[in-house]
Amino acid sequence: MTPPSAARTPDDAGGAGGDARSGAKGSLTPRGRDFPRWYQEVVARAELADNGPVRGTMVIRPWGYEIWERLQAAIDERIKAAGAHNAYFPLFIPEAFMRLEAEHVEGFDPELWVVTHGGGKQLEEPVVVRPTSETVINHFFAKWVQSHRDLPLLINQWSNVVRWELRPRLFLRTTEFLWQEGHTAHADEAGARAYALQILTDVYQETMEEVAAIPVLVGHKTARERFAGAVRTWTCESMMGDGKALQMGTSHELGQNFARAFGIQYADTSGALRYVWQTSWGASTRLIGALIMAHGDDYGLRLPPALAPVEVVVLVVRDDEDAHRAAAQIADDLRRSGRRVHLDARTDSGFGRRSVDWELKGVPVRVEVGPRELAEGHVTLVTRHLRSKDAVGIGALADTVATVLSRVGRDLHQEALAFRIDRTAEAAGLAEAKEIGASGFARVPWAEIGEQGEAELAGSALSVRCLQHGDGGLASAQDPDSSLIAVVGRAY
RNA sequence: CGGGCUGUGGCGCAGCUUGGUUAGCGCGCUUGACUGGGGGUCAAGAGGUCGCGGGUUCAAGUCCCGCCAGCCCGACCA
Repeated sequence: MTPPSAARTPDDAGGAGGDARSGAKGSLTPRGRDFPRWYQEVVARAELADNGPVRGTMVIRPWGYEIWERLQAAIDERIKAAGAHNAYFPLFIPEAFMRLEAEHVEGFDPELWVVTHGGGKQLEEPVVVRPTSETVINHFFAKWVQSHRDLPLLINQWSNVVRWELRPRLFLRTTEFLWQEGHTAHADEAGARAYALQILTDVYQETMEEVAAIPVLVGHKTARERFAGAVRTWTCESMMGDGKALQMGTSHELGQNFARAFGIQYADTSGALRYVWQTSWGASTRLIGALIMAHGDDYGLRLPPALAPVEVVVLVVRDDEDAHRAAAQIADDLRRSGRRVHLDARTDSGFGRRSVDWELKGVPVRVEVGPRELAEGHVTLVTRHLRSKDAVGIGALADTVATVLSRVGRDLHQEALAFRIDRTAEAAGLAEAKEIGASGFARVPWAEIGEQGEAELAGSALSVRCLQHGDGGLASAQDPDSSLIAVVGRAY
């Protein structure tokens, strides 16, 4: 292999153009060199998503969508376990609905897409494309809730929502995205509060940690950061591979703000009319972005098996009759042992290309079957997250694969946690918080920051991600914010 | 909306300063052969109204004017 002539003249260097900039042929930009670029390349080359033709829109490709389906299933199962039921509300919302709750209006107004024409005519009343369904759903809650016997009312919806975005990024911030939004009504404040917390921990935190293998911090938002119209916003925050924070899911206590705005009242046991207490909560396709950025490495995506469309890919190393036969047999056996398996028997593209492809896509385990190892009665098992290779006897393969898969999630979680801990430090005050927050999380007493300090942080592209107890626990109703710790960092 | 920049095959770019023959390069794509244990090699191909409109000129991808689109940086967001 002779390298291209090093003595390139300035003249012909021009002709080579942009190639030099993208580094070695075909390899990803290292995360450490340019993280945003690495992210974009992973999204494109793992075939997760494409930009849509309208700015800010996103095409979710099959590989990305299957990951979403698995996330969806994990979340949906837990939502149902929490007693909520799925329903569906319309995409279009009367503009007037959006104006009913003052803070909500203010919060969402700049992000609204408004349809002014339909059927070739200007509409008498413009229609808003939902940025969230608070308003329509509460319109119906007002109708459905009459008696204390109707409570709690626990509804969830899987849908798309649309928000004007100035700086779109695939999965992380797109004009249209897919999500789940839960909306509930309760007879009293304690019931609503308990439910918001239940969703936070039993649905979101558990899914993030156990299924997505992403460690999260839980806490609540400052007034500045909380949902428009909420009394309190609870959040799951995680740290990405570049030290920035990503909000993974939020659960809001809405108090009676919407109940009053929409007239959601019930007759209590004494016959008196009372406003309900509400919650709402959501998690979106942004989680796929989190998965990429929390676990990905310089070779691409690393998927926890629970979310991987394919757990094991069986790769026929070369076009050899015995290898084909053995690989097919192995794939069958693995399927029978309950694994999601893909057999890659393509012979029209080289071994290197195919291994790299599966590595990019994050498939946790690869089994390489070629004449060389068959002659020795074993196969090669490659563990994606460690990039390690082991010779495994064919008879022991199913068990070994099960063992390897069972540790992937744990390893990824541990690695991400260790990274976060390494990038987290205590800060005594604002100045120190700024310094630490620039590359990770700073833990600083909220009393040292305050709303003024928070505004100042914004000037350095920093924000308070959440407030929590010093030990990382959630604040209780009695805790004044001034007794809490603020987690400060840069955020997506 | 304020500041900086870019529009050239599917993608990434060079060419423009100093107008001049068939507008190039890398990747990707097609076909074939040889290959095949980490993006393999060779050969032959396909693919471009140079963002749009006007102007200058014998001649415009290149110069001038206008428009449109997009990107990056600042104020909002799952």
